[in-house]
Amino acid sequence: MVRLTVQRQAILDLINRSNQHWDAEELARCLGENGEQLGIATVYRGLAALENAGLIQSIQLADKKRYERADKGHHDHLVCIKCGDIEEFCDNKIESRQQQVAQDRLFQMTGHQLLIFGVCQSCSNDSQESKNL
Amino acid sequence: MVRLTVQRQAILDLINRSNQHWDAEELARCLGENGEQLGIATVYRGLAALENAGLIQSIQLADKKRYERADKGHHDHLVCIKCGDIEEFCDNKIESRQQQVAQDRLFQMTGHQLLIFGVCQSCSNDSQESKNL
DNA sequence: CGGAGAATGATAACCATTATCAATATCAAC
DNA sequence: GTTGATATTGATAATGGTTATCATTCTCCG
Repeated sequence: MVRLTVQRQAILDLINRSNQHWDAEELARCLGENGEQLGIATVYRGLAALENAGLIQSIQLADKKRYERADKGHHDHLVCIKCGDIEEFCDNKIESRQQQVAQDRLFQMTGHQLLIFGVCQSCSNDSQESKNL
Repeated sequence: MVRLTVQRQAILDLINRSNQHWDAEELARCLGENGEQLGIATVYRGLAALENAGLIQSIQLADKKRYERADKGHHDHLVCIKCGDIEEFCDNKIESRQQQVAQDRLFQMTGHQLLIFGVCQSCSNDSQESKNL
């Protein structure tokens, strides 16, 4: 049996109150600054438990896992390779296509992750400026 | 200037001769068994250099990076959550849709990675059998 | 040949995450 | 409320993939 303890509630609240993609470290730090100091292991376990329960969701980046609210439903991500910023987008057409592919292969799809890498608008502007110096 | 040394050639050859998705460890072991013993750091650096040069390509899984031939061009992957097996598939429709999305967002797309998680046919059959015991 | 730049290999370091374990909290049944 | 079974916590050690360090070796151009 899984318990929704005060520690886990604190994690869940913080994530639900924001639109960020948190990693465990950031979350622990932010909670600490708000008087909710948790052991880092507790944060990791809490995140895993909450994700398992479907209360939060995550994306697996190259270096670390990042967690976000689940109440926005599934979506995909644009990851800026310069600043690391993460934008979100939904596209039903991509999704239905994925399911089609999986079905055709007799593959029982349980989930998916689409990351699009590139340079975000803001970073793109920055490098534009530096060229004009 | 980047050099294509004998060590890197050995890595490249092995990858090009196979259709596997190698991790660094596996590659080093296999090379060792074939009389081409490389330091593990050399393998990592070689893989990075080869990928950089576009001679091989990689996918980033949760735990580790896996490398494969580049001459098949870009494609996406079905990852079995039971046995870890990786199947490949191409779908131009998904691809063009991704580019559309990136363009709409003024996001300069440089690449993408689509992983579809699920249970492969073979694992699916296995669990079917165990039910009938 | 000589020398600059690149690569190698052994190994230490790094860093996100998980395992361990004793202490504590929670909940259900009495 | 007490008890007991089970789950969680937190400090910390351990894990595992990957990168950094650095002395040595290789490669290639002049």
